[in-house]
Amino acid sequence: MSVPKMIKPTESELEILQILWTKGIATVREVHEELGQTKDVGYTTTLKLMQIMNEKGIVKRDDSMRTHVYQAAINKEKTQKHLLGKIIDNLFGGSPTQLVIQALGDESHKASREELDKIQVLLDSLKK
Amino acid sequence: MSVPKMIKPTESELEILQILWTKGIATVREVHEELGQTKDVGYTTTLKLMQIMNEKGIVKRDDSMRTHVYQAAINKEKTQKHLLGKIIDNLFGGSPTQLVIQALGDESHKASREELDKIQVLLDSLKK
DNA sequence: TTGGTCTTACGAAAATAATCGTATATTCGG
DNA sequence: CCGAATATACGATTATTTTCGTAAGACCAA
Repeated sequence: MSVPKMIKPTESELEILQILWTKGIATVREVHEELGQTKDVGYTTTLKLMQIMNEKGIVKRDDSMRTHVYQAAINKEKTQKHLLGKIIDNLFGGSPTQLVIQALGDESHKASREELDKIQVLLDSLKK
Repeated sequence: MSVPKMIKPTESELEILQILWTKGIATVREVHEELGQTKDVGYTTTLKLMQIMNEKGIVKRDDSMRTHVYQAAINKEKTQKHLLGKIIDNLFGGSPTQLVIQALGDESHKASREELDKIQVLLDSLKK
């Protein structure tokens, strides 16, 4: 459940991974209906995507049943970290601090007091 | 110098923007040599990309000279914020806190004491 | 002036992503 | 058993991104 060599999920693949990370396991139908809440594509499109992801090793599937059951094959945190590293290099000139500042200042994604405390704890440990 | 409608620079375009944001203005040659330090593509590839970016309105150019001079046409901070918002939704389920935690914990992009202090200041102001 | 060098313009191929139509198989209610 | 509903497989198309070859004009040094 690690991140293979140079796995770079596409945007659509990421949407699907998101769902699988949350649900744990899911059928194409379930993923597709979940996706349907924010976008509008045909069922076979979702199916095809998940088949491709399976070939790439991004997801695993149990096809012992007629209706196949999928789950993520790459680790959520590692994937986040990996892609975030790219963003930091690509968009913030290598400075995670700039990214953090922008993220914390984002008006449309406010952090709760509780979350701020969580960050504080992490910050304290980094300061030592 | 704002972010037009729904401008979504591609990865290659982002690399170029990065350079233009740093240099302020630059010729294709300059951008290309800078790029050459991390990737290896032909000169006309860089040229073409910048021409396309010009058509899209991502960069502006002064073509009064034989050698055209380019500059970014979209704002750095706004672009960062915009794309970051997408990442937060796409990769972190809408939680900027998760993103911040991952970013701060990234071993390959360590934040300096100074930067940590900067974040602390921001954090304090958010807590109020 | 002339040839080598640099520049832009342009078209189009190559690579990657996303979409869907159609065929075929399985399941299930009646 | 039959037909509707639901699944997967698969090929093909479309869209987007990245790449580069070639041509033509401008510049410059000898």
